[in-house]
Amino acid sequence: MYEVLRNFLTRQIDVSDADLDIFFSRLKLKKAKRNEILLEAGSVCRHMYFVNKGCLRVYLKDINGRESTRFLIPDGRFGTAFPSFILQEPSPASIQALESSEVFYLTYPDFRQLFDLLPQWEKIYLQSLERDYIMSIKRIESLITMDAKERYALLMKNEPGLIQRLPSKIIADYLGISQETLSRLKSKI
Amino acid sequence: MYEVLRNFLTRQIDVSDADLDIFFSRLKLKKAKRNEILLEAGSVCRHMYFVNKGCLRVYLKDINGRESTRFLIPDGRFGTAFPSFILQEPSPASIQALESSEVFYLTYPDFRQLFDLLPQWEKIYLQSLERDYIMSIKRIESLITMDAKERYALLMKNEPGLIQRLPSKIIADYLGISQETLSRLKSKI
DNA sequence: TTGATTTATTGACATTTATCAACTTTCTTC
DNA sequence: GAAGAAAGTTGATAAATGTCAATAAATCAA
Repeated sequence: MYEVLRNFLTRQIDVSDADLDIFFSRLKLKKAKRNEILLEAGSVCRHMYFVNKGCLRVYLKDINGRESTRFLIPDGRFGTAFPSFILQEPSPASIQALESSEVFYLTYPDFRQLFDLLPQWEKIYLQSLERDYIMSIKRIESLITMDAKERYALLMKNEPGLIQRLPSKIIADYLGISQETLSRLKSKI
Repeated sequence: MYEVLRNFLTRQIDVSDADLDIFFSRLKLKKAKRNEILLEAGSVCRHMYFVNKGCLRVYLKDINGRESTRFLIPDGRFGTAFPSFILQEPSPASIQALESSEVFYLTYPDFRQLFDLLPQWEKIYLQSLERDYIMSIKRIESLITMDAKERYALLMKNEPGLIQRLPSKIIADYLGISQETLSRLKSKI
């Protein structure tokens, strides 16, 4: 049941099975249907998710109803509406399941408690954070230095699976371009 | 001498003076002239900086010589070419002093050693990382949801001091727009 | 200070991307 | 499998932004 997660956790840090069990015992399981909302914009994000199957997205909706995708969280990764979760303040972003998904989640109190319960947790979290931060830096760089076509080519290189799996509308949101522009540049490659 | 840094460190975490001294003893001081390069693109970033006075920028240069600013590090903050420093691999980005600056720095080995020497260091680093990551998420959101004018207004709101202090060429790079566009939208506000 | 260099502004024009609308295709749900 | 809904495509046009060039202003170094 925890295979994907176990792999994720032990890939970089040495954790005993006993410690893993402490961690697993704190997790709750949620099955989300396609398009189901896990976090409504405006409320405080109380969960950190690990996507076991499926895919989540963290997205923003502007006054005109236009959506943009802040992050995609495919299976095998942790994710949450990070600023809201860490600061425990209302989130401008929502979280939605893009596919029928199976996610484990940790409540905020459990997340904090794990630092005391599990000596390795700090390291696991730290490395995960470093990795996510590095990814966000690269995304910023792509946004300030590349045009739409280059950004799409980069995403195709880094996440070819996602592009196939997800509606291109979502991919466009993620790239920060319109659906029409994406459609056009796909036909030109 | 360490006042700015001491404030930064003790603002959120409780650290004893003895512990602070351990930390300070690892720091080296560097005075950099305006425009001096602290890290050349292509080499591995060996230092994490704390800017005591002045301002650094982490920037990229493309094949046509066009520059874009990945990050600005004003006085009172930590910063480095993060992916390169953490992974100890060559950096696509350079680091430059934008003003005559005074920076403390930590070498990579010392940075790693601090985790063992100073029990509080992990927490300090973790919180600093969370803050930086949150800032980068907000920057991504601004890049995918806002136009140039809105991004400039946001920067003006968040970092009014920087806009006054730094050449608008750099501000434009940071916003991901051309110098001319920035000049035009400034005259329209 | 002065001349030289860098930076900022402005105009004309090109390019990229967005927007709106019509239409087609694909997916969902019963 | 059919009807309806959602997503994708394509065209026409508009808006935002980039590029290049000329000039003005500011800054720097001697």
